Amino acid sequence: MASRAKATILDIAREAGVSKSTVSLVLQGSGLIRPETAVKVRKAIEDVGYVYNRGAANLRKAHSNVIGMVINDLTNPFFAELAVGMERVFQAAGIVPFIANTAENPVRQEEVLKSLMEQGVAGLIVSPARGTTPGAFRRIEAAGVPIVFTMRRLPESRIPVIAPDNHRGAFIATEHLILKGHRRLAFFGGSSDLVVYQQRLGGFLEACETLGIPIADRTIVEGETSRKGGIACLETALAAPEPPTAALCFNDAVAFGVMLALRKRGLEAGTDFAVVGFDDVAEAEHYMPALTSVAVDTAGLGERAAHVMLKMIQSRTTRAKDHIGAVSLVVRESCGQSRNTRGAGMGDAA
Amino acid sequence: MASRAKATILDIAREAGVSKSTVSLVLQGSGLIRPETAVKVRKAIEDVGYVYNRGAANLRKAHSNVIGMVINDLTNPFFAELAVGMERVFQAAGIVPFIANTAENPVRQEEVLKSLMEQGVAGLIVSPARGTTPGAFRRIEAAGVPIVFTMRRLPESRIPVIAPDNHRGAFIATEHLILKGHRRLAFFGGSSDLVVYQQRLGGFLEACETLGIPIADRTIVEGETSRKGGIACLETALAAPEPPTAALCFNDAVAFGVMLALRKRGLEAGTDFAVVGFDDVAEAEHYMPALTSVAVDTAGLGERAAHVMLKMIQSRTTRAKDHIGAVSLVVRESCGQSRNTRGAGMGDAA
DNA sequence: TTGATTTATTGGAACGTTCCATTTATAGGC
DNA sequence: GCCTATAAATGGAACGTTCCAATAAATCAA
Repeated sequence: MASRAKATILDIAREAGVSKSTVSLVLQGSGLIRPETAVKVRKAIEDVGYVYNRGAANLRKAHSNVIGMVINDLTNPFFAELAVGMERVFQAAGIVPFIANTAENPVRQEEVLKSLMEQGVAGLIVSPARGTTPGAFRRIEAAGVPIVFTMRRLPESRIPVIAPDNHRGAFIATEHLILKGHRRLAFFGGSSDLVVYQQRLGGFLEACETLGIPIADRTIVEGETSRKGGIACLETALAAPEPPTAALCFNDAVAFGVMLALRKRGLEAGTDFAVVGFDDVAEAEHYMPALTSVAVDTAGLGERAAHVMLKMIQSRTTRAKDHIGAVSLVVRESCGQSRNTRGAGMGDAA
Repeated sequence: MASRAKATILDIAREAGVSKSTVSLVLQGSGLIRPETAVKVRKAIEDVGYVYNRGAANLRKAHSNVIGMVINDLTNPFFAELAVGMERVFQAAGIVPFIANTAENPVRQEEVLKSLMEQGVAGLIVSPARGTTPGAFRRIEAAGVPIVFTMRRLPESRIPVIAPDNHRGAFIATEHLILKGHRRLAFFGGSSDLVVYQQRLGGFLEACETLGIPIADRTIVEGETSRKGGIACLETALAAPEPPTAALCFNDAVAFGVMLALRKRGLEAGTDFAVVGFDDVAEAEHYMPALTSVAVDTAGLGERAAHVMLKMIQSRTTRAKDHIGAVSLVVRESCGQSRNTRGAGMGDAA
């Protein structure tokens, strides 16, 4: 049982009185071996406390079933939900994805990617850190390892992206606010070096444009994409002479921050100031007041990303179509009386 | 650049006009090679787009600088914070830990552990899933791979544990409530199959005992360790004829749920009902009202666990002392007027 | 029986590294 | 100049698996 040196396939072979090749075949579940032999071998495997050495196997096989998931902020529950979706499909495929966190740090990201590559991953699902340099993935692409980006894309890259329809999400949310009668609107949180930010802000601006909100009545406050950032955004915005009466927030974390800051001032989200979030994390529903938010089907995006990855690996390609996920506005209490409207979404896109 | 078949050490050797051994030496940063040679080799490495094959190396070396982190609920921000602490120290040691999620499912945990073992991990940091069978780690122990548990322990196991002083944390929190004048107290959330639960509940009960709260005035409601669970607990408790006026919650998530449920009933945490959380996650401070909670120095525990692991690996042992982390009560607004008291903690223990 | 066919099993080479024991080059001492 | 000591570079075996080609055993047709 507590054999010191770790057992190999040869130990099993000796124990079971067969050749190493036979053991290998059994290990791979080949139908070529006689059932009784298989049983004998399996018993030996148990007896010697064998653990399969995937490194050695990969050396010969040249494709590993390891998939790396590189995430820029594990602390944001959104990414945890995304990860959960992916794991569901990988689990079904008998694959254990390894998650690594870059903490929004491109240098750390470099290390993480290097390590994953050295480990011989079959594919990489990445939400790139802010400030990732354009060439960061060139080596990996050159090595022929499939990559898919989730949620975020790099400015020029040809790597497939799985993301929600940010522009449309922001558009319908803004539209909702305007139709509720708000005329002075704000966009809170995020920073312009992110492509997502530009998309969401773009949707916001287009809605303003289309529905006749003059530029002077639009407030844009960049900030951290966290509760803290949201608090700061609201403070800044309310300090203006003609403050906004409603805000679309870059994500739910920012929205939660805004609601807290409101309450600190004795104001109530929904009645005194309308706030809409983005992502619709699980918490949004249970908040008080419940947060109106753009639902992006987080887990679904995770599943989709995993499926795309699986297909890429299987078909030995490094290309795939982008997937822009449908979004919908979930109207709750944080922007006025709670009618149960649901905005429309959309399907696949280039 | 885009060389199809992946480059090996021999390709580099050819390119640089040296032997594979020399390349290997350069790769390991050996001081034995002439600096100019090293430069030449490093250039060749760049040129051919080489990626190190750690699997092959481990085959020969037999120890692998990969560390696995097995977490039972990635969705709980507490674990994300824990992970962040660990990563800090691993990063400094040039190690990239791989995180895997078990989603509180022992079967999935089994798969995850198997996969990690096959990958040849040097060590495992684990927060075991609920319902883990006592023998689940025997194989791994037998293989001589160091394990440390964080936060949770298994009933009988000899595996070292890094965890906060749950008993004391619950004790000082309960004491605080009693000194505030509360006489009917509740303990909300968690379930009795967890050792942590027993420790926290134990602290609660001891405080009640010591400070003279009769059994009839103690309410214990088990439940999910989430917001949803907290909501349910409060509903149950308030339905009683003589409902409690204060509650210690199993963790902050439960506490948040309780506060939401209070608000839904038009009650305010702090004035109408006192609530104390456990873990002191980042969010506690920014909540409204700010949550009084038992701080466990989450990131610090993570760092500690990582250090212990590193030491175990280095000294080739599979044993280590438990570490029970100091706790302190951070008094905020959720249990009455906000005096800024801090309870005392404690240091190492057996 | 014999040869052909199918079914099970096996030895050996290969995968990309490390590391030991050697060899070769360089320098130092006289 | 030669011998020794040191520095730098090298060839080959080994690590634990897979997979191909080959062998051995069993079955069948004639």
